[in-house]
Amino acid sequence: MTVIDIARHAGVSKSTVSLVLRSSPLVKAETRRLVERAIDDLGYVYNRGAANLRQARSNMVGMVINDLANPFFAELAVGIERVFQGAGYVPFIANTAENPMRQAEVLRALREQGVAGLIVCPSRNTPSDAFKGLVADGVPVVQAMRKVDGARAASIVPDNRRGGQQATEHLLALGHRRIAFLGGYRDTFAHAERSGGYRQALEAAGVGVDPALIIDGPPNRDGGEIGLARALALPNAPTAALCFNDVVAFGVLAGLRQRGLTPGVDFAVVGFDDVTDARHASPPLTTVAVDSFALGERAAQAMLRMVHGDATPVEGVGDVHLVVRESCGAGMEQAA
Amino acid sequence: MTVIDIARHAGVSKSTVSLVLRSSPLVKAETRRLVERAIDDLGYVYNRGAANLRQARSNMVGMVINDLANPFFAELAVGIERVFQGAGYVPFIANTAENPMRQAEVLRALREQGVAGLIVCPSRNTPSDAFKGLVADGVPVVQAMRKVDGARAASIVPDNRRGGQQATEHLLALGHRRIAFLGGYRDTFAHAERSGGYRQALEAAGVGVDPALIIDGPPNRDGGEIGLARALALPNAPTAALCFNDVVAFGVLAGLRQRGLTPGVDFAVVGFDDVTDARHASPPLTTVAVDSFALGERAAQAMLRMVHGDATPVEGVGDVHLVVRESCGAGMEQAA
DNA sequence: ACGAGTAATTGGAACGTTCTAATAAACACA
DNA sequence: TGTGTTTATTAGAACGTTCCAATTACTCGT
Repeated sequence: MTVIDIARHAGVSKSTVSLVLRSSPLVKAETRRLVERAIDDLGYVYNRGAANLRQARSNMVGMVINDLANPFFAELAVGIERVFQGAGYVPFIANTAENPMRQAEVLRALREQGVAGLIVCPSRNTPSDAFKGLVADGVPVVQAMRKVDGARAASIVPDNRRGGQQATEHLLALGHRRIAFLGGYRDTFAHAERSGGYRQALEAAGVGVDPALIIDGPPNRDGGEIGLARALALPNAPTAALCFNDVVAFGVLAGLRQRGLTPGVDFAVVGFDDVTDARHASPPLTTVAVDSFALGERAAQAMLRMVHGDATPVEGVGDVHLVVRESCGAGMEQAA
Repeated sequence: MTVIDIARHAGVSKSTVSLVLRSSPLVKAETRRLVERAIDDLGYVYNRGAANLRQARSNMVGMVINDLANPFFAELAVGIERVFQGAGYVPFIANTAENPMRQAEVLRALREQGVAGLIVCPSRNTPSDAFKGLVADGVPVVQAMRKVDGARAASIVPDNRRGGQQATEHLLALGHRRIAFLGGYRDTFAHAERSGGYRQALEAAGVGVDPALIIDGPPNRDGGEIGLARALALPNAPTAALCFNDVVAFGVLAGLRQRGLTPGVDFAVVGFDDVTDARHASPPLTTVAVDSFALGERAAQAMLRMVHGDATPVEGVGDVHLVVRESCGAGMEQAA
């Protein structure tokens, strides 16, 4: 089934069929109906590979996500997808599971497939030249949420530093002086920024930074539980924790309950990201909201702009704001 | 940058380059090195569209998922992805957000792109002819988790009926007689099967089925909260609930706590799916484990078999088993 | 040194589309 | 009726790969 078959069946030339397929205004309405009829009759399927061979522009965009099993990134992906859909692009999602090798494979596959552009949440340990070939070829690449340093590609990331700072200031204002920073790997961009804001706030308040209180680990529930255990075992244990992300915070909440401690009363917990589940945790989690949807939307818009020829690679920073719920004890304070 | 450029640079013919690209044993090791060197030097990128044009076989498989924001499906997708990866295929994920129109677009896009095969978790209200063109073209399609009736495509689904039955029997054994079935839409395959098992167990135990206790709603947290509210408002309120899925169950747990009721003590809750968070809920959720990974693996294997020429479309049913934790009160019973 | 046999390489057609430039048809206007 | 202009249509080359059949380069036994 090719354009030629359709052409024969409709009594026109393949060129005309091609014009109809791309809904060109050049064909007469009557001819168009004829061709469309033939397409339906024969059950024709467009071959986008052949089309891409001739015309450079493809309608396929790729989203390369470091961890789809993490609800935050899944939400981000779904948000981005929606934008592209509206713009007539077909977004495909690929998961890298935080594996740079896997990420390289995925990027290569997308490139071979001829994507129009890419949104990437880079995996941990992404080498700085991971996108080099892509950008050299003029394929728009936008990093979202994370960025690898040294990479010369656009990026839209949340204001991690400010978020860490705000959260820490809030805990300081509640009277805490021994505040831990739990979870996340030290060698990631996000950890550096978030813990950087935390340090900054502590120093600005004249409270020293105790390196023992910065306990890294996997950015998941286990990381939270383990981090809490190590923090509480310290000779001078903390009374509050800022967590690398919400999932870590969930682990901390669970760990506290296992020890008979009440989060928000015996120990203050603050998360980062504001995933949908944060509001539903018990107690509801105080956290730094990153607004994944807006961030994804901006990343997608930036990519579309690049696709349409705007060559300036943006370096966007997304607003964050602290959402005070109960896990930090702010509500309880007034009650007491 | 094409094979011809590489050929020129390496001093061989384009045919030889093509053989190297497909790592054919026909080329001499020395020549291969020469060509690979040229590929590196020139930064050549394979054009899979052009290749697909000539050879029918593509290495791209599609996964069409109804709701990526639901952790259960995200986990399933990640599991499937892993299988394909190992088999040398490049899996792309597309989300349909439970929208049949969107699903149709996505399926069309994948078909145009020339996928080797598809794994589909069909969206709600998928018309029975959604895969007709695909299967007529000989593209392997495997439905996972759900199946649309009337569609003549392979499927691997969990034993929903048996799961519903086991869970209900467990609640009956704990002494409950008024058991609600909460959440999920009545017109879906999964709801019919799961509530069917529930009815079956009730009838087998000589306990009548009260239609008022089957309360449908969205298969998310809200659906759980709303369902619980309506169930408790009933003149003869239930003492236990089997939920359509875990996320609904989380909503029910939250709703109970809001009312000052303790899940597992004042009201028994059982979920369905066993997502990773189920174990970490408070109290840990008793649920019917579906083993998304095994199911995804089977679906992927089935697809690969079809790709390799096995034409018999399987109708697989995956094992389920009840995981008893605390939300059903089974643990507390002994204590009391 | 020769032919048979195998190993390695190659030119050109083919895949299904779009693009370009040319042609044909329809129309307006003097 | 002829000319210019717009509107529709079209043939054929091109895109970058793989396949086929043919060719050339080796190896071995006699």
